[in-house]
Amino acid sequence: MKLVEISAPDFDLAMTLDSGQVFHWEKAGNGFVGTIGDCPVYIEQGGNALRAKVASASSRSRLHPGQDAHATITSYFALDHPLTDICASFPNDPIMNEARDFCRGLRIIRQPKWECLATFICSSMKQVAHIRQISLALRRRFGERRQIGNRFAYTFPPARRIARASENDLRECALGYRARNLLMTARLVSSGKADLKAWSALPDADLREKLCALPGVGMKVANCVMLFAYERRRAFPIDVWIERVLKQQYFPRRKKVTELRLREFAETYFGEHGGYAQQYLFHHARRARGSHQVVPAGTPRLAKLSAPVG
DNA sequence: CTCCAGGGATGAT
DNA sequence: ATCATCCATGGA
Repeated sequence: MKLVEISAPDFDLAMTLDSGQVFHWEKAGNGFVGTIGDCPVYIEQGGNALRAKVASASSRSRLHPGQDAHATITSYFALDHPLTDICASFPNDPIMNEARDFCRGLRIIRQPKWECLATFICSSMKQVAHIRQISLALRRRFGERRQIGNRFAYTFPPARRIARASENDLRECALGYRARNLLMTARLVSSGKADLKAWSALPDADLREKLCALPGVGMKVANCVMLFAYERRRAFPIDVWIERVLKQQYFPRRKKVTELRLREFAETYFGEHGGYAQQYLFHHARRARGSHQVVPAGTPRLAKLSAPVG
């Protein structure tokens, strides 16, 4: 297998793929197999270099001219993002500094819009591990199998394919009550009543309003789609993890902090790359040592003051 | 077994 | 405007 080599300083492939923004990449050998759009991809990292193979989108079509493997990888993994500047824009406080250090090399990738929207509609009240399972089930049932090296990857089914499935078909992919929402939104997108591409031109507030009008899309999912698929780096999704972090770290010993209050704080406090800050806080909360421990309500964790155990 | 998860929609205060 | 409840499913 011929691999294209791509320089990728300040990038951590494994951490980026594990950070809960994309759910279909699977370990394969020294790297990962997945899809970028309809192209099957193998990619591995060694130091500051990526080695990748990007096959054509289908067996009978070639890559779009000018969109070679290098450009595809660079765009998808956002290797052009000025990560140093972005991290420097984060607020200077103990938990943010800890997250920034822990998540060095984590980038917010550019996902296809429909794929991102559909996946996050399926994400509500689901653990990351199960979202991966749902994503795989949808791909295997409604997507198309592509070969990459000696392995296979499945494309994410287009909206028109989901739209002509039955709710029961979708439920068989372990979607539960989310099946109806995904089906209804797929129909809106497929029919053109919801034009995801055209919405790129809208300002943040209007884009958020359009997304929230879709079945199964509320403030949190809308912000995920804005951040991961529309390059809106201020979008700040607040899920149960981030809600805990915000309340414990920034509103210690306050009995009730309203959702609106949290959103207003997040918008103003984390700055122009708030979405990145949010992703770093999220990944740090989920993966850093000890961060999974349950902290009693009203007991703020004082970062770096507790003695390390062991 | 219980508890919880990258929530959203709906209806009652 | 805030609050309560329900919605399916499976990992931990």
